[in-house]
Amino acid sequence: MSMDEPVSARLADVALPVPLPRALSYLVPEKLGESVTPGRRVLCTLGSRRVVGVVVGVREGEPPPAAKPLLEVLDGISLPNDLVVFLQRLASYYLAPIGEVVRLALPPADREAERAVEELTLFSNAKGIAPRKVQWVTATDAVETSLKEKASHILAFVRAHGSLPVSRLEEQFGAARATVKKLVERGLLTMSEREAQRDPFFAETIAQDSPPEPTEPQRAAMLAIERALEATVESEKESDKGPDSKRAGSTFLLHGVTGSGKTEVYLRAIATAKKLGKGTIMLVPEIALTPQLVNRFRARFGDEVAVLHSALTARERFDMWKRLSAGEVDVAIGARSALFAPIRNLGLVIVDEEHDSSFKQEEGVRYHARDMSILRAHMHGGVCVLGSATPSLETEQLARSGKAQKLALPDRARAQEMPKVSIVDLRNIGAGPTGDRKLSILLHRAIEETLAKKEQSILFLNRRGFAPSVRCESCGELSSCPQCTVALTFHKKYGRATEADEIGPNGIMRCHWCDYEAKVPPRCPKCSSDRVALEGLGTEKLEATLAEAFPTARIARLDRDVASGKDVEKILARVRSREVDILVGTQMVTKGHDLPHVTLVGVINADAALSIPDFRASERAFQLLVQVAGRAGRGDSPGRVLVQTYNPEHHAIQFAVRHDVHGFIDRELRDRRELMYPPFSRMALARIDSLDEGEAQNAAAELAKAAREVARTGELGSLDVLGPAVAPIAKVRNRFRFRVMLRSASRERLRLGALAMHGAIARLPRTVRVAIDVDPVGLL
DNA sequence: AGCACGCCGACT
DNA sequence: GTCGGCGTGCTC
Repeated sequence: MSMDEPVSARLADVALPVPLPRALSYLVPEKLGESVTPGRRVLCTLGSRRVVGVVVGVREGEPPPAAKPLLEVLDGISLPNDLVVFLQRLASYYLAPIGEVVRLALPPADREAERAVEELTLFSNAKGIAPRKVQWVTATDAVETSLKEKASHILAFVRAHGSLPVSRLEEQFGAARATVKKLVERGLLTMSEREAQRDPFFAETIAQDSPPEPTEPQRAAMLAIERALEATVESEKESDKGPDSKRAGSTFLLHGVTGSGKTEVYLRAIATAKKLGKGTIMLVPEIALTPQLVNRFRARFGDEVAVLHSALTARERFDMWKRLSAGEVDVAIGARSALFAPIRNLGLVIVDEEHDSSFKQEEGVRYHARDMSILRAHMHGGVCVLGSATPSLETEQLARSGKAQKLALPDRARAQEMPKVSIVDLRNIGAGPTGDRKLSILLHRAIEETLAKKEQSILFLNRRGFAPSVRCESCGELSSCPQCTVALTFHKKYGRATEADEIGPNGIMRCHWCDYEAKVPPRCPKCSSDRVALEGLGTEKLEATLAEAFPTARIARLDRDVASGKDVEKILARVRSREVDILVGTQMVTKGHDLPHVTLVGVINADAALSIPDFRASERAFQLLVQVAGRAGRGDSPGRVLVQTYNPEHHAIQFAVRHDVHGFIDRELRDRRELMYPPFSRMALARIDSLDEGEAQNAAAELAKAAREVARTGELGSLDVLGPAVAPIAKVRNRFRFRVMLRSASRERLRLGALAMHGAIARLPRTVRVAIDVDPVGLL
């Protein structure tokens, strides 16, 4: 040791709730000593303020000149070590401020609220808010004799559910109290009082179920995952170097069509993980987090499942967090943010419907929960299972490059045939008797036939009336931006377009990205027809048209306007109990669970999804079409799907139609990518052009150059935008600030990205934050 | 994100 | 003369 060696001190690196690129180092006072560990919450001085931060590291070293001592270590929650490491990796991957990333993982309660919560937990046993009591009914073993129709329906319903709250019966049957009372008197039901559960997912008691016999492909998939899980435990034993040692995990793409039994594979994988003493995180798309799905898990695993959903109060969330980190519960199910669940001994991360866009956080810290799931699982040497019927290009690419193993469930589990998909070319097929072009003669007839067979139809339509596009109804030509290859949207010169809007003399078309403007041409530039019309309007009208055309049919509508939250389930329940003949709806009809009597699916306008101004539009359109199609024919009939379109030859539609029994796209990814995405540099230009002319020119040049560089490296899985590409980060004195973040397959950060990494970003006159995520796990 | 510091306009 | 505008930069 030399004499001039600087003084060494005990330092804690603290992530603070401010957008600083890195953690700040504080001196650890002697008296706090051992209690300062990674994950702990600490109180510290920041400028003239006092803030609560999270320790991400403790070390001996030379203190920075300005180092201040930590003030206090806070009791209560502490992030598990592995989670802290994960958060640091995430922050570095997305170039996001560590403090904001750490905040994602903390239970949502500020310090005061948290104190209050803890006090409540401590003192509420004796006195607190008494839980509300509700009446429950349970069926007895008694055998009924001659019951009225309603009574026997109610009794059957109760028997089917085991026991349930009376309010549930009222929901189902209307005024049910009197009938219930009679049934109780006759000894067929018993009544009991239970504490009200605020949590909608725990409203019913669930009978335990046992796993059904798997199909052959299911068995193979289960076995592969099981082996991988066992391997993680093996390697753990061997290396035994603690959580920091780099153990490779495995990633699976579970590619299964709708109804092929992916959930059963998940259930089995979770059971295996449990058996091996490993915990599981399962991510599902926001809308898929329904009581039905959750009940299926609870039926298998009982209450040892933490459901992290948006309806939880801060208190409930906090309790759940505690139970998870204490290891009392080893399975967490939730939307995107469940990625940060403090599961002990994590061994398995499942992402259901992995292609779903809700896994990508678009605000604040922009992260992709699917990509980070792989990272999180791998950091534990664990297993990540990505399930989808229509995998994202990113995931396909992982499978093709051998970074993920593909497990295929090619058939529907219950020996049902795949539906027959056919295209209705709207350029040639005219309107049906209603005269409405949205209801072609072929679709009209198909609905008639389905009604005659007393089966159900779903009519799917994309609702995007707020920004309609302009299409020629004769040749199908869509007006799109000459530079950006995205659909132009129609605007009335003043105000927005509405249902009643006609194109009129004031109609203009505008590009969402570059603000290119043009007047709506009176005649189609391609075929000179005068049938130029607005697309994406008239959705409400469709319901009315249908009601007129099929006066005896019972029609229901399902979209965000009509149904919010619980109503969705109600409407679907009505469909399930065959109270509805025709269901008209948006995306929402795609999700949720079985509708067994639907044999016809009509896609009113497949092109609406294609004309969304987003470079991913055609990939989404494809996924959407496959998903809607999956709703058809789950009974004894295979079902049929009619896809109305002006673009029958469009690759997204072709792919969807040919998405046959095996559900595979028999094309090289390269072809698919080239077909589905606009060329790279054009994309980059289009996005940046919308910022500001001069600035954008320079930035566009930079990004285009970088994009070409990425393209040159090959291995092009995807291109993603993880930052405010359209909206700049800040506008300072009329100058836009944006930030570029680029990644290539070879893990190198490209020029601007590197600058951002080294903190030079502040000095760049412009920074576009665009992530080109060629390989989502390139960092592994 | 806050917060202080700093250098230019209308006010008790 | 100074109160205050927010633009700029720093926070261990």
